Amino acid sequence: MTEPKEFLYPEKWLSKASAGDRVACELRMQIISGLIESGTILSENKLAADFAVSRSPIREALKILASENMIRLERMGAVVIGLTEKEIEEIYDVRLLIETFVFERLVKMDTHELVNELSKIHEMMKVAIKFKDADEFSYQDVLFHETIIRAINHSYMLMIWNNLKPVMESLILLSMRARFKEKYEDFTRIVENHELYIEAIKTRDRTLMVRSLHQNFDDVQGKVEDLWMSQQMLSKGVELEDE
Amino acid sequence: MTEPKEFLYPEKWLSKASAGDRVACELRMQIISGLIESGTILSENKLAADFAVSRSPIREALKILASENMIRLERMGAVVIGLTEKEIEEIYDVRLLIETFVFERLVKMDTHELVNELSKIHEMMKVAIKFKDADEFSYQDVLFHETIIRAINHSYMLMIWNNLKPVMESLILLSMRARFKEKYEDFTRIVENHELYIEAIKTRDRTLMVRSLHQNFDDVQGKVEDLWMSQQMLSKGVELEDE
DNA sequence: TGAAGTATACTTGTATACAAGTATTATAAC
DNA sequence: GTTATAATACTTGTATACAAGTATACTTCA
Repeated sequence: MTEPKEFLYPEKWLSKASAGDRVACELRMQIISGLIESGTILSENKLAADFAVSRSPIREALKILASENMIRLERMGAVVIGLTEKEIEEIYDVRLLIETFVFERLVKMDTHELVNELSKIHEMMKVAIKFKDADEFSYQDVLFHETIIRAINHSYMLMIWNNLKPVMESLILLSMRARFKEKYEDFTRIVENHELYIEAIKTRDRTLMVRSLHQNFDDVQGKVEDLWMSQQMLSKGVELEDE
Repeated sequence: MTEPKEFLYPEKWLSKASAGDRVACELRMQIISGLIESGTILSENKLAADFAVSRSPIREALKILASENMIRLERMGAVVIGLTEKEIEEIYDVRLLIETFVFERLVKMDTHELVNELSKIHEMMKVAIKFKDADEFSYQDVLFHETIIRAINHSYMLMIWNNLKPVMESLILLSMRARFKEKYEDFTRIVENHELYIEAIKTRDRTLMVRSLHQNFDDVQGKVEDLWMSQQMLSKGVELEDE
């Protein structure tokens, strides 16, 4: 009846991760995908039983998720916050804020090496699309933006990114998995947009950069829709399994 | 010979804190004040012995400090990063970024209540100065900025703030303690600047806001100097104790 | 003397135990 | 039936134990 648990988070990304990290990643995916509804109260002991680990890694995971605003640690139990449309927009506010700042630094730097790296990632993304590998595509997409941020060597911008990254990653993963199934044609636009971004950095063209960022931002609505879509797909799957 | 340990972090701020939080706060102060030099390798076991607690709260503290960029968790031992002038400037980059964003939201909102709250805090600050209470002044200063950020109800901006806050707090604490001793006259300017900030919010005056933020930013140099001053004061104290 | 391997003393991550505190529920008194 | 009190079943935070891994230092052999 109950098969060995299937995980939402790509297991190959967890090769060297601790049990705590694994739990955090999986819980995050379950929260963002809506599998765990917001408002749910998580208990350390129950989670420990569910994931078949002790309370130590669970505690670690809950601390991580709390710092990402996924849950709220209260006196008794951890309350799931999750992502509403408002929160997703907020995440993109932050991304916009960071990347605008980063671009202003980049225009004062030598970006040859960065552009080269980004081009490589860009190629990788195209391959991932060709082979319909949503997880790989997501990985490269996240890496693309992280690479840009790392380029300016700003430890506190990186700190913000590190806080935002896990949620972004999960969001992108879920969104891309849904799109690969239902809106494959979207990827042409996404790839073009990344091309635009590289071009903006190469030519130090603020206007182009703003346009590309904006276009990316407009994708938010898409992402939100995909998320709901992905949530429905998942809940359908669960229902089918239950039968 | 060795007296009961004296802590840098105000103990009354820790009334309800766990052992892990206490350790994190104290270590943070020691790192930022330069008492623990950057490059130092911290061992869980040694820290546990020093603070007379078990490894559990120490682990918690190290995780917290790592997420704040105070230390870097490596395979063996936690390496202290600390704050150079570069990092302090970076922190202010982030504060500038956040508060500019927040202001843009504020001008579209009803700020009556906020202005009222800020005025209260402002009065508190003046009292703290009058009674030469550096810790209380720092508390109100941090609260001032947190109140502004909270006003726009943006969970991810708040997340960034929460990440930045502990370091800012320590920085301000050390700086203010030094100034109360050596540059008491500075506080006139600081108070005026906060007044300007409130006025900018009340009148929705972008120019004023930028000016006030900038002035605050110019204080950074001062803060850095105070930090080095505070470090010297502390190390002198240690030397004297050692004799 | 130098290189290779082994021992040891550390490290982290996880499990488990326990104390102290807090909701919930059941019971008893009115 | 309602309220007050007590029992219980949870919760968190901390301590401790242990397994597995890694750097350091030491020994042994060439």
